[in-house]
Amino acid sequence: MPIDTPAGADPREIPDATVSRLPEYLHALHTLGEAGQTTVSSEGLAVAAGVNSAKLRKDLSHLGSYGVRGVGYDIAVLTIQISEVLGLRQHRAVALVGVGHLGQALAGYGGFANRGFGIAALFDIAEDRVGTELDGLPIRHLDELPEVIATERISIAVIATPPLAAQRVADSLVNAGVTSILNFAPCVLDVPSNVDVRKVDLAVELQILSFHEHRKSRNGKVGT
Amino acid sequence: MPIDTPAGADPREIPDATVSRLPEYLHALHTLGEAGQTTVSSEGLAVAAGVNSAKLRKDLSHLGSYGVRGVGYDIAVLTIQISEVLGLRQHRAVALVGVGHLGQALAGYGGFANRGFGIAALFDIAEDRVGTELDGLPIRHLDELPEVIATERISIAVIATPPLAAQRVADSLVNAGVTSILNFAPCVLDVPSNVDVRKVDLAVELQILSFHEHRKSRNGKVGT
DNA sequence: CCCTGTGAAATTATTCACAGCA
DNA sequence: TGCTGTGAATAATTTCACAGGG
Repeated sequence: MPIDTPAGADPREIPDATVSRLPEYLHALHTLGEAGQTTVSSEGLAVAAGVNSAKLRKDLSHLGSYGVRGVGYDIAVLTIQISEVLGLRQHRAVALVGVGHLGQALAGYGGFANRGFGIAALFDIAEDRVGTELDGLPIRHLDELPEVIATERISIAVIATPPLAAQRVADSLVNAGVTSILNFAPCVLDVPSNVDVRKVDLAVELQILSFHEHRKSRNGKVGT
Repeated sequence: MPIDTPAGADPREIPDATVSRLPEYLHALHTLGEAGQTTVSSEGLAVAAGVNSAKLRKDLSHLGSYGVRGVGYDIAVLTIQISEVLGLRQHRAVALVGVGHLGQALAGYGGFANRGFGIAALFDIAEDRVGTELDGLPIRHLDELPEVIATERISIAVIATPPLAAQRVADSLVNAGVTSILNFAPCVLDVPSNVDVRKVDLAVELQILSFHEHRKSRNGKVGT
């Protein structure tokens, strides 16, 4: 008989599509809470998060029942539940590799520190960057990566290097014990199956928009 | 009788999931072409793009048959076909609003110009930025947006402003005629249904990784 | 009554497995 | 024989619609 936890808090049972929306719900809850609300209906939260309410209720049902029929969800309670599921109730140290334009933007991005993450270490290889500081944090040489990752107990890293360096950096991170990587370099990373990689490619996003633009102008011509 | 184009090139018939992978295929084709290959099998291209070959073949089947049985795909031909479907065979001018850290990183991001996009205009409201130049392009005040968007025939824009300004910027862009927006501000944009919005939230990506980290440490404990 | 939680239905996406062409 | 293109099978996701608790 396989493991079958009926209570909703088992992270293994939450669908990927739901996980990818939980951060949005958390953000929406934060916004609503700051506006002074203490409870919110599925419809209200759905609008704030930009999804429809049936989907939101289905998503939340995977983490258990924290709503009250006829009333809605307690914002404080639901915030804690989602944070718990996402593993955000413990501080997570993040390493950032590649302190170019994008890396500097990421290091300064307020959203990280505000939402349970702290950039704990910066790495680069450029002579003129190594040894300097960014926001009070020293930029170290890539050679120091294994030691620092171990000392600071870092398990999440962001790669913002040129694509040619990315695989070598990923290998080094994996060897040092990192098990989750956010990759901004436009290339496919080869990592062991126990390592999670998420990729963000800015040009890909624009190309998807381009497709929709193209489709719109096509349809426009059809109607003429 | 509804429109029913049997030939595979109708953009309306291509599933979203496929569209989101086409840019990856294009990139992989480019890499393989630079390495000197002229043809590639579905398996070879799939590995280069980081997907499995059945999915790749199914995706390509939506754009028509451009492979040769027993041989594979001609890299040059397939590159043109995918570019055509994505609407990349015509140059697309892009406006960038918000020239902070992230905006500067985006403006300097090589991937845009290399892949058929050109940043055609920069906007901001900060007194000390407006009037200066970035990579030879003047940073204009947001007030000039409607005029410039119209003159330059820009239909795609990138929002890299703080979240509080984003909705106002989006309204202004939509009024000026922009129909596709790439939003880096962590907020939900309200736009007419004919406008496509894609959102990239850096903190959301990290939170999804956090979930996976959390799950891994949970599972580790279960085994102990 | 209002609003959640959830089975069931519908839709979309992925994977399998193989017919058929070069 | 090798590899594409694709129906059929499977799996995942979204949406519907409503029972039932507060």
